[in-house]
Amino acid sequence: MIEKILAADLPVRDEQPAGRDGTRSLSVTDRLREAILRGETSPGARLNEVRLSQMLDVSRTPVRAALQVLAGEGLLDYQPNRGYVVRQFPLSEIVDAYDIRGQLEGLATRFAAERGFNAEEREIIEQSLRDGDALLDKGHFVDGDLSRYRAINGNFHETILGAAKNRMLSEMIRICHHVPASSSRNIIAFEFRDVRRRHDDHHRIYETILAGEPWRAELQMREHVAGVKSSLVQQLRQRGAAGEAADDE
Amino acid sequence: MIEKILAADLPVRDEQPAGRDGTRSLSVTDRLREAILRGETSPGARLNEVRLSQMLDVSRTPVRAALQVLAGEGLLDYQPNRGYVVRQFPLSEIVDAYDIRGQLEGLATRFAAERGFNAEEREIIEQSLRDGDALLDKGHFVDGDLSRYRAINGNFHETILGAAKNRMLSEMIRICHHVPASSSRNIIAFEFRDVRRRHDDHHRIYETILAGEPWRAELQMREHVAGVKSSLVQQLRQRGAAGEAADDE
DNA sequence: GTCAAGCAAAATGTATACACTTAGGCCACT
DNA sequence: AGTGGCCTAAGTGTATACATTTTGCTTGAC
Repeated sequence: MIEKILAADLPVRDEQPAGRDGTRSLSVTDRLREAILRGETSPGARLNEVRLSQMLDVSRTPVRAALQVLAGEGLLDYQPNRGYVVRQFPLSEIVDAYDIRGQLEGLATRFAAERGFNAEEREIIEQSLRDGDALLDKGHFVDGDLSRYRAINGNFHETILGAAKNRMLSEMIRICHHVPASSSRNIIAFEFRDVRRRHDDHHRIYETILAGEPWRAELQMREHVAGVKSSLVQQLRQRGAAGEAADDE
Repeated sequence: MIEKILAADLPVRDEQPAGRDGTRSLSVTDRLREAILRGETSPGARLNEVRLSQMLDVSRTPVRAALQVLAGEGLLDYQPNRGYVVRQFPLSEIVDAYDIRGQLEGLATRFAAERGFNAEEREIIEQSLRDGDALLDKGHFVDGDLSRYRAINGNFHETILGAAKNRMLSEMIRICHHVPASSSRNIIAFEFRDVRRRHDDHHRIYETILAGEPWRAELQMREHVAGVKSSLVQQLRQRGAAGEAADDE
């Protein structure tokens, strides 16, 4: 239930002492998106504007703005005069999202390889590889290592994506990330040996890029994402998720 | 200038006698999107909410709703407290959009081939092939044929996309279509023999799907889109468009 | 003459009142 | 009893007033 989560937190108004970065609309958007991506909404549930505005202690205006944006991102369905409902993501759609993300990130990798990296990008990637090596050299994970590797993993992928210098590509991959359990930051569902194998993929991809073989790097990245998909599907099946995405937390 | 185009048309309010399908917000959204896609906005121009609302004879509320939606679609850039500006699409980005669209439509074709078509879909596709044949058999185009073929072309691609039964894929391709000159409906820039070659591609792709070879169909579709890209780039170069998309009307 | 600070105008963000549409139940009629 | 239309309540759509932020322009000091 979305009510609980939103009510548990502080109200949006005066959330940041100095009324920091943005507008109430942006705060509300982030809050709602987070709640939806976490699966804290019953799928198909109607989102009542007045209830939401009361929970968040704002007027309907920023709530409506947030809903419109989230509908644009594909997280909500909109019908005129009937409001917004939370979309549901069946397993088949998650699998498809991985296929698409594999194609797109492969393309991004090729573009990045063709353009080459600047010093800063090279540094971030190499740092992510070193950090991952350090984490994995222990041979097992201790508490917090998994979320630490999640950040490392994100740095690697985002840097390559940024080096592709292609805004449309970035936005499309961003859409893929909005499908629950399809984000590259989602590595919760995997075991140590899966993570090690995928980190090794990162090494190989980077080496191929440095070797000046964009086309091979594209294929490697696509295969890398396909591997993630396989592991996730296996995990979801083991959990007995019968067609619905399991909650990863 | 966006002012001229919007002012030239009738106001949104009471546009449809019986207040037909939707809300004012939707009408405004469509109008603005059309204007932007047609290139009737100076790229990078700031869109003033009060001016727009005066031109369209509505309040700021539906205008803001439209701007938020269009920003979500990637047509506008948004900065908090600073408003919305029209994004510009350099030639390189258009080319990239075609690369992406090729990958995506290829994937959609494979999915469609794997699932197979139902009777209705089969009929629409075969009709589009027959219609195209009839139009092209004359050996040349007369006035209006081009826009007629645009509709035929759209039917073919949209039916395959629909048969892929993958909403995320559909939405991503939709984003590609929002890049000016990257839409599959945009066939204005091509000559008769280009259209004939591409219509022949349609025949081949459909035959491959019927032959039960999804993987080959994927490659054919990707190549098909790549061909369109080549023709467009050639056209734009001939027109002397120095890095900007030419106005296709 | 240049730069900085402050002020005023304009533009965006928010709240709220009101209009319109939809949904659901009640009652009458068949 | 079932069905149809009306009627009311709830919810979304729109307009507008007000708050806040930005902008650029003036004015003053250096």
